[in-house]
Amino acid sequence: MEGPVTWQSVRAEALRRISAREWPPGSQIPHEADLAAEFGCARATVNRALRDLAESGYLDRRRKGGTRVPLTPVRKATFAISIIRQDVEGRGQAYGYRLLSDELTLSPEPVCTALKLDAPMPLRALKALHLADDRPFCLECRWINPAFAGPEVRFDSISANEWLVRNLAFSGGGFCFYATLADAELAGLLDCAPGAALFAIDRTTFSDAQPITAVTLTYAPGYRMVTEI
Amino acid sequence: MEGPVTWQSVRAEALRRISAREWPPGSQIPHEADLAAEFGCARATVNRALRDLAESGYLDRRRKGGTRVPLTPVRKATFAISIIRQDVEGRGQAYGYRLLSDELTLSPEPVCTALKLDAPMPLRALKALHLADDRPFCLECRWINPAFAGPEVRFDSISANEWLVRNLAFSGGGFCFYATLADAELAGLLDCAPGAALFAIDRTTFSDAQPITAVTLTYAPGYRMVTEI
DNA sequence: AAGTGGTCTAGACCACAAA
DNA sequence: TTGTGGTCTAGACCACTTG
Repeated sequence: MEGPVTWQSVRAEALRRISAREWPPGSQIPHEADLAAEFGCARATVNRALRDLAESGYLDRRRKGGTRVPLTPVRKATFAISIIRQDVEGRGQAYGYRLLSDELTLSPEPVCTALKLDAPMPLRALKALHLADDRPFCLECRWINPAFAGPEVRFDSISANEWLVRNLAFSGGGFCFYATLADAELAGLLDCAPGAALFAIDRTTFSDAQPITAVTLTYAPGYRMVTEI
Repeated sequence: MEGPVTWQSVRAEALRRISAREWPPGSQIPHEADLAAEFGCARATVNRALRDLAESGYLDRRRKGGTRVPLTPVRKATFAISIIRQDVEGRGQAYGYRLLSDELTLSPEPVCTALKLDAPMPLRALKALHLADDRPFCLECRWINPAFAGPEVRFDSISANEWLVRNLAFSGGGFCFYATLADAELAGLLDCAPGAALFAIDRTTFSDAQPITAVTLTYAPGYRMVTEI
């Protein structure tokens, strides 16, 4: 530890002590004030460093309880969820889009559950295909609360995926990643063999407590979702 | 905006202006100093709020360039990657573990690539099964750099997954999520039908530039990975 | 060269939770 | 009740990057 004391350097030193077991799992580490004195910096600097480590899962912090090294650290991986068009273009492929259907339908039971609806309500049901180099890339099956995108909003040339990201600020929601089998319909739409293993994402979006949309994205075979930490 | 000005309240107001298009996509927002004056708080408070929004993808910040609202915000979803045992126990199921094999093997080509090895080297190859309520839950196929877990470390009763998380501090790595088909071997091990769609994760872990481990986790049918934002 | 965000400081008060 | 982290302030200097 030489030169100016930055919060990054405090973070690095704290991380070293954690992995070197100088601060063993389960133990309480010194208070912010003590560390600030030891490092010769302001408490705010130590605070920033330890807060950052806590966000990454390396430390547990509690008022009055102090700061502890977790027995079993919980790693965190962050995914950047971009617009599908950008995903395709980022792979160097030409993006294409085709709207398959767009109807107002009473929400079926699973959608009610996903969007926390007490009772079925009319939702806009969309199906659209995203293409990469003219080959099917991803099937988008979406339910939209018409209060957020009435019939004047057309999804012929812009996908609901893109329109929603551009036009609404979400406040919350959930993601669910899973594998599913291609049935006859999926195989036909995604131009793959029936029985192929497909990667899929279920996603719900809310604005405050208002349900905005629920969507299932089913990707063509071979899709891999990648992230770094 | 009443009461004390906290960084959370500044964040909320900024988010409101973004979603209300008072700060339209692509536009530059006022400087920190101006906002601090407007909200009647210190610049550090504004900084904390805007930095947080930038981390969430709602703003783009650059020195000298100022702060802008992105044209296409990139959502970020964070997954808590816990030990498989905790994952199972968190579902209220009884956890079980069975080591299937553990041999020193020269790393095959795909593993060399994943771990950025210039040439094949001897790695510890492990196969183990994680059980939930005595049913197969997840197959762990792992390659470990013996420098980090020599033969004295036994994985009979503790999984490599858990041992590594408890004993090493990672500095980086990658994740890859995909869907795969159950072949005869997978079907046998996971006690499912051949041809089932399985959710899988490829993961690599490094300490600085040192490769630690590469692993493929293949989950039994029906597994869903869930997160909230 | 100059403007903007990034960060540090020293001090203060507060909120929460453990004792 | 009390100790700990959470946060705010006012001021300062610095680093990056754009014009």
